[in-house]
Amino acid sequence: MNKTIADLNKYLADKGLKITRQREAVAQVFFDTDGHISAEELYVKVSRSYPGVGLTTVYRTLKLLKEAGLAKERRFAEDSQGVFEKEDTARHHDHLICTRCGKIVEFKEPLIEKLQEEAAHRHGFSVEDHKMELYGLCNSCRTA
Amino acid sequence: MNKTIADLNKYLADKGLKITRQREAVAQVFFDTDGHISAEELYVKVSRSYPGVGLTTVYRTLKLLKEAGLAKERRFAEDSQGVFEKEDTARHHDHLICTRCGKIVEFKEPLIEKLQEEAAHRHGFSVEDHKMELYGLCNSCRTA
DNA sequence: CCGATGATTGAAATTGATTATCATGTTCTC
DNA sequence: GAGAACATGATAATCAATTTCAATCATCGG
Ligand SMILES: [Mn+2]
Ligand SMILES: [Mn+2]
Ligand SMILES: [Zn+2]
Ligand SMILES: [Zn+2]
Repeated sequence: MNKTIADLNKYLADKGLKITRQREAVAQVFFDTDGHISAEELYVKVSRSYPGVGLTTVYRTLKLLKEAGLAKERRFAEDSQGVFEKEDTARHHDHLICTRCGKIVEFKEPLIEKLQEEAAHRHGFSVEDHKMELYGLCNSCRTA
Repeated sequence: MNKTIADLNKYLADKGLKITRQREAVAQVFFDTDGHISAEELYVKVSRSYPGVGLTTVYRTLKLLKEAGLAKERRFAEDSQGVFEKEDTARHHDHLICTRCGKIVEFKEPLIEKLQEEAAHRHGFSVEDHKMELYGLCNSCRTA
């Protein structure tokens, strides 16, 4: 079951926050987007269907989506702006990034995650979240 | 054998760049520092022993140290400024970060690194570098 | 439905880290 | 020691992201 505007609305209601036209517009476009998108890009995309929504509100709504556990912000090396993607704990993944062409591949490695947990425990830590990015050359860039 | 100013000087000579009082001052203080330090912090520290070195030059020298493979820049979540630490490929490590008190523990997990390589190859990537950070609660913060 | 209350909005200003400019000073080679 | 190239540092510029603030809106109780 994919997350939708309803989930954001529930979060807002629980927090005593308000459901607005703008928040619904941003959330709608966000949930309809796959992959990684920056606040600016989302702003442009939202503006097409719902003109008049400010960039500030896009930033603010993305922050709410993060707080609600519905979005995850990523900050890849050499990229100056952060990008967002739908959060779905069950579908957690990490990234392979080509340092030449920028191609990003998502992957999942349960064994690594398990070893991360173990390593953390060995140092007295409990893990809430983690970030793992592998930088290198993709197939096409390596043979080119 | 720890890296020193001599290594930076060699890099500079090879590149036809110049060895200056300021670069030596920044490098000296940098190599004398353990752990993670921001450009601002390094600037303050350098200023004590070698007044008159500008912040701009600290940034520029840190960039040279990175290019020379003598420093590594880290950018931990929620920290707006980057921090630098001595680079030593042989001593590569990753980080455990307490989200409550900010404590950082360095660790090394060769098995994970090996699995990272394998996962990357499975997707046609060759790995040049990677970033792995585990966020959670340290011992004291968890029991508090 | 109405009005009060507090939250939200968006334009504009601000922040904060980092980088670019540029006039002046320094290094290194011959 | 002269000269060409490079480096420095004060200042300005960038740029994503946040803050401000007056105007607008959503929600709740009556
Ligand atoms: Mn992703
Ligand atoms: Mn470290
Ligand atoms: Zn590539
Ligand atoms: Zn802690």
